[in-house]
Amino acid sequence: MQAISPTPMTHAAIASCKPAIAAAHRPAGERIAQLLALIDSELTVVRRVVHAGEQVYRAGEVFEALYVVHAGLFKTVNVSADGREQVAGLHFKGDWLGFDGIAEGRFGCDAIAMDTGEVWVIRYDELLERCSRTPRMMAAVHTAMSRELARDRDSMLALCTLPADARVADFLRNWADTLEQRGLRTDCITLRMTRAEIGNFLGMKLETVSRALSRLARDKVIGFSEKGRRDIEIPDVEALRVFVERSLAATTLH
Amino acid sequence: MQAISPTPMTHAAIASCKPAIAAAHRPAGERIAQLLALIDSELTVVRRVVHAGEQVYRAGEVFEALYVVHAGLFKTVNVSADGREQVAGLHFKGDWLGFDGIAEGRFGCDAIAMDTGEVWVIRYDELLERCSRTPRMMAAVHTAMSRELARDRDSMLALCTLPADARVADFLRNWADTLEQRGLRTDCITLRMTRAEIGNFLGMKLETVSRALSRLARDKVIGFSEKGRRDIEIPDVEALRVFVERSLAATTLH
DNA sequence: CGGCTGGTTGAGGCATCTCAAACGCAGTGG
DNA sequence: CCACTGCGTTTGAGATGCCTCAACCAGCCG
Repeated sequence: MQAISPTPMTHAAIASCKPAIAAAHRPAGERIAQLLALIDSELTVVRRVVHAGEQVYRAGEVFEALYVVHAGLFKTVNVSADGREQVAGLHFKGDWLGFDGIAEGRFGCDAIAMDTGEVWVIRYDELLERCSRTPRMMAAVHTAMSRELARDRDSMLALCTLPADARVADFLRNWADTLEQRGLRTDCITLRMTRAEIGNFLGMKLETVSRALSRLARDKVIGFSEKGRRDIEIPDVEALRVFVERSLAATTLH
Repeated sequence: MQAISPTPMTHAAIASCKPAIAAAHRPAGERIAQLLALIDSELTVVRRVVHAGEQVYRAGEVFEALYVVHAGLFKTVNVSADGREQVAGLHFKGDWLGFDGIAEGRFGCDAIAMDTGEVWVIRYDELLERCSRTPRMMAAVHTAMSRELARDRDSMLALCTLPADARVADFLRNWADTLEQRGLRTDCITLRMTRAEIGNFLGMKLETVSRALSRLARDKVIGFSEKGRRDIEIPDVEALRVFVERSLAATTLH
């Protein structure tokens, strides 16, 4: 590992605060429930059911509203001017969609349902007006944007510093964490994504994803459900973290 | 290129709106000037000079203030619990620092000056209070966060879809664009980063960065100043974009 | 059944990493 | 002034991890 910061402080000590932070906001399920309740009470929300494959909004569309996921799973897909496209983020219940449209007045991504779900449509002008009257509302919006920023950075970190197998393991761990925060089962998760989509999200090819999953299964870190390879059993989420650390240690001890 | 979205719409047509968007907010220099003026008039800012290598804040510190870059160049460094670290973003005049601390109440990154510069310290509680009274202020904050989100996603896209040479070219193009938006010269830029830092930011090793720069220079897309290899001449920014497209086309036509 | 989509696995190729050597430059101290 | 050192950079040669190409399988649906 090459030191980047000019002051090579005890980064390990500082970094160790991150899990502590995560532990601090343990009742994330409550946070989401309160967010939805707050929105429901303060704003005129339009509920919109979206079926698998349908778009909530498209890149280039004029930005007028934000969306909060109330049910289902959504992906945002970023497209460059020259046609490259990438799954930029995955969004579960309680997550917001469309923040990236604020700056330019147009959405920068497509938002697509991966499953039949429901979003709450929140007019941005009304949200702004309400934010200025209700501090809790403004805090909620800032917090959501801030969290998304932090998530994106952690994704970048994983992309840049983890080998393929570990990246897949980290991806599954994050998914399980997300489910756990929402009070859902984490021992058997169903990825509503093809290998190609996962690979696109993680910056690798579908075959590499497939191989990584096979290796994780061979090492008993995950298991495959008998009902198709889309369902993945995670007997121990912690084992995924250990796997990531091990694959780092393997290369570190040159 | 593998299609990700279930509806294989004419993405090229949609994507082509992105440059149009970029052109729309052309007077970015004015935007920054107005932002600084707005902050100066509405908030009690504390000016803080930071020298090269010094930290504005550190990961794990309690979040109490945001910072706006008034002069100099800053990087934010993200550190994982297991010690991996990555340059997560570069911040020029007019950019905000510290948004990622809002959600958890603690900063998630180190913010480090790459050069002697100045940040304006803005207490977050005061900012919130002012945002609720001044719509323009709230809009400015939202816009800044939104823009950072979009930038991060474009970084992820480059990381995942561009080969090393193109990634370096894209990096230089972004840097030049940033300078241009601020009304600065783009034909000769000084990277205040080592090859190792650039590589860390772009997800590659320092040797790969060095080779990529050498190849760009050999192809006359960039040039090296006679005063050290840190200064890079960019006679034509557009040539960098073309280089990126060409390296994509090369692999696409298998 | 036959076609289609998604998944797995193998073999070989290539881009990037690793390791190593050498250079330029700045600072330091004799 | 000149060694000497340390850091950043460049370049080469070899190793390797991931990609490419290809074959095959399983489930699904008309």
